Amino acid sequence: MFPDGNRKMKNVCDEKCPLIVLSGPTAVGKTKLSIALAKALGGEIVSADSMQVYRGMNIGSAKVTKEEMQGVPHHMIDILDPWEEFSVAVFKEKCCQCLPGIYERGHIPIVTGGTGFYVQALLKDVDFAEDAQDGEVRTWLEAMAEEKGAAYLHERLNQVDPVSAQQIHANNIKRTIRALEYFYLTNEPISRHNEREMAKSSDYNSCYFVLNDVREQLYARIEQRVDGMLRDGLVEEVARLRHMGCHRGMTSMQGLGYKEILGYLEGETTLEEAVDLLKRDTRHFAKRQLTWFRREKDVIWVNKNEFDYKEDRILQHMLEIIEENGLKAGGERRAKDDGEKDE
RNA sequence: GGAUGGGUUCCCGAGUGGCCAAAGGGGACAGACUGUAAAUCUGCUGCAAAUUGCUUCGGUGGUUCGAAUCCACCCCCAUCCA
Repeated sequence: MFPDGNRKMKNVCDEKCPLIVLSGPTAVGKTKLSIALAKALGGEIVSADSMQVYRGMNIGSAKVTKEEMQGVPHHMIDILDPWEEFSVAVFKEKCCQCLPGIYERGHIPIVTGGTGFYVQALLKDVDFAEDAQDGEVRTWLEAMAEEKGAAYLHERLNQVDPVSAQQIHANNIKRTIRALEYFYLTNEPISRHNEREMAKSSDYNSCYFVLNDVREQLYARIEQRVDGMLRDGLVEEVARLRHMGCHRGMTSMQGLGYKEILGYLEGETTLEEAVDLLKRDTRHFAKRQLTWFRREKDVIWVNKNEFDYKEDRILQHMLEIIEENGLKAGGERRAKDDGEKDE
């Protein structure tokens, strides 16, 4: 059940900050569990979700509602407008800003969300150098890709950073561009940077839970969730965003539910087609998430079906593991509810 | 009852005598991933341990060295005529 117990126990007494991660594929039920966990532990939720950061994107991102929060403080939600850029780097930065406060309040952060990439950046404290991104260079590279094609770009990468060129498939233009961008800006192959960052060990004493369910169930839940979103007014939400000037080019509008419904509103598909696409894309996404978590080391899988879908049993199980690993909130229970999401 | 068009691998769909286990797409499954990650990209998909073998293209029976492809009959579907 918990093979890594001994290794994790090792960290109990050192200086590392306690942290709990609750992740898993979309629509498994992370949100609900996270609140229960937070209430049981005296925790604050830190969202690791690339879409819930955006204001006004509530239905499609399945954002926690005020009622669901039950007074548990939430961070990293509603911190940006949909036309603002967001990325791992920004996530990590903002995240690191809100963590100290949580510890000061004597609480334990519960990082909840399905964006595994973000969780990794936080746990491994990946360094995102200030000067390693530049709009102009990227635009230039994007134009080059458009003009000369993926193969040309990839060959170019091969000249300066053969290691990355070997790792990145030539068709993967985005990643090829990023690797080139990094090289031109820092004069160092990104492969070297990656190697360095990969060697780091976590700054946190953490339990990394991945909530999961049998595939069939998960897909059924996705189906239901999408239908529910439609009933709750997803189309209206996207239409509103669209009137505010949101378009496909924005990071926020690449979110599931937004891009598909935008396609419908733009007359490219029927509503029915858009909904089918959304369901399919969401399934694909869930699958990709699972692939990610499988690769992550030290992940503690929590399969709902093994607990007969009993929430209290799942919670109990997680609390035991947390206990075993000596993760405790610094102080006593949260005294009074500040109740609001901050920022 | 008659006419015509169809029945192809999980689905859609190409294939009209050998190069076909069968194009292509979808789905499913698997994987990559370090500043767009709800993004981007890759692999795989009849069965069997096989470069070999076995079973498949509505059914049965034929023609042929050889059939998903030709012939006969039958079954089913769609449209039209009665």
